[in-house]
Amino acid sequence: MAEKKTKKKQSGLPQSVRGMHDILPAEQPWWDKVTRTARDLAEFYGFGRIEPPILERADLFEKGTGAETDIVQKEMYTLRTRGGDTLALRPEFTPSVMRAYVEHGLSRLGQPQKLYSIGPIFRHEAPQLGRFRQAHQFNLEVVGGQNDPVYDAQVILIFSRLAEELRIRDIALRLNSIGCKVCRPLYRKQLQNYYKRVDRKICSDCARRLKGNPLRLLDCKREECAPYKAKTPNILDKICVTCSSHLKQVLEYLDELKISYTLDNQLVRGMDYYSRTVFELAVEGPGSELGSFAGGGRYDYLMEMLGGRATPAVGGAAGLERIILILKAQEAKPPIKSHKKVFLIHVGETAKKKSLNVIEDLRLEGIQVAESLGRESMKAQLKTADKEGFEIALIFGQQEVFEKSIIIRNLRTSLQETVPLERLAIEVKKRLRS
RNA sequence: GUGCCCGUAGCUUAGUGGUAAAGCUCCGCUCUGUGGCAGCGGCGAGGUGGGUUCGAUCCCCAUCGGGCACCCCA
Repeated sequence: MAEKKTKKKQSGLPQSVRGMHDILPAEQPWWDKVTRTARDLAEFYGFGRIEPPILERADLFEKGTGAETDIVQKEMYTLRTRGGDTLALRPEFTPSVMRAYVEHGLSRLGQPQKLYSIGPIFRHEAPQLGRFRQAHQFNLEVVGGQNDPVYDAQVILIFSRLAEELRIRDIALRLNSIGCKVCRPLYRKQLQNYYKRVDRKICSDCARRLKGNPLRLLDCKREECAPYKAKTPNILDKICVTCSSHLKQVLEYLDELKISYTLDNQLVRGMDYYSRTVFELAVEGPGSELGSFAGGGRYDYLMEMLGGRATPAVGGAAGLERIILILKAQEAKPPIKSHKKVFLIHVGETAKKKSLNVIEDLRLEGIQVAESLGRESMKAQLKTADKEGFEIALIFGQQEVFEKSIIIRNLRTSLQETVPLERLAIEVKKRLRS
């Protein structure tokens, strides 16, 4: 009875918070692989790493991401400080990077500034596979300089190379232009006029958005709206010459890079700040249920929305969890964990004590050594070494302590040899090389 | 935030209104100076809280967590 109570108490331990996940050691090889690939790519293309704080003033996102967006309206974690400021856990990187760009005078450095980040973001959503309340993003920003379409292409290039280098198959790139402040208002008007004729028949969400954010109607997936959506005026026919030639150049650069794409004139994204290029990357087949794993676009007006001077910018973000889920869905082999090669086995208390410094000596020689010091039986230690796939075991017992020697045993061939302790590092290195 | 489905050891699963079984894993022993195999043994569970009942893991409710759809997005 009493025993049962204890058990109950233990199983009553707190669970992790909804939508938040532990990334366990077994998962780390995937994370290492993905983040390393992302980092190497970004560095190669001349991006410098910037890690803004997770916590920002909430109004940064209200102004930047957009007070009208779902992300800010219903998904942002906000909190009030003791001093009365309202802060938010970042729901995305872009506004933070823009803020940092101004705050630290990066506009006075060579332009454009190419910046990348890797870290967590937070959105209060209904969790599902591939949708978390804490997720990690690989983020790219090209800020400043001219609004050169070559950077739109380069950002897209990096995300698609990321997918390729990770051996993700069946990648689908969709892109669109949503115009600039000259042509977009005209298109919005046309869209509103078009929908006004049928607004009784569209869904309530669409009816509501028709006034404030009509472009979002293109994003509606409801059946009742589908017939009207299909006949919607094509934005690509309506954008101005400057915008269409900008898009055309982006496409030419992508062609040059042999990156295939689909123009999707109904692609619209959730943030308010986009202008011209918008894009999304997803996969087809296994993993497609996760939706897009990367997306982004151009946001030449964002800096002004934040209260700064007009500064062109283009960027995007890839979801690390989604990429890993896609890799698993496509049955990629888990990345091999590069493990240590040498396992030290002690026999007896004296040897255990002395082995501490044997390990230290090897560490100073750059040899990674594992052990199971908490285990006493030699058998158990050997078993562990074997199970974990070590090639070389070092056996250190009474006799060896006395002789100042150590046994080097090859666990594959079961051949072993006793060497003087002072020659250990040299002998191990010799064996590791072959 | 809404609707629906789900919740038994670390994992995969079984079974039952009378408090639960197995495989794998893990730990140990056979074997206190030599691993892989084998044999034996051990740890370990019905998310949580209530209700109904003589009695609940099973039925009901709530809550937490997961999943699907919507919405949105990475």
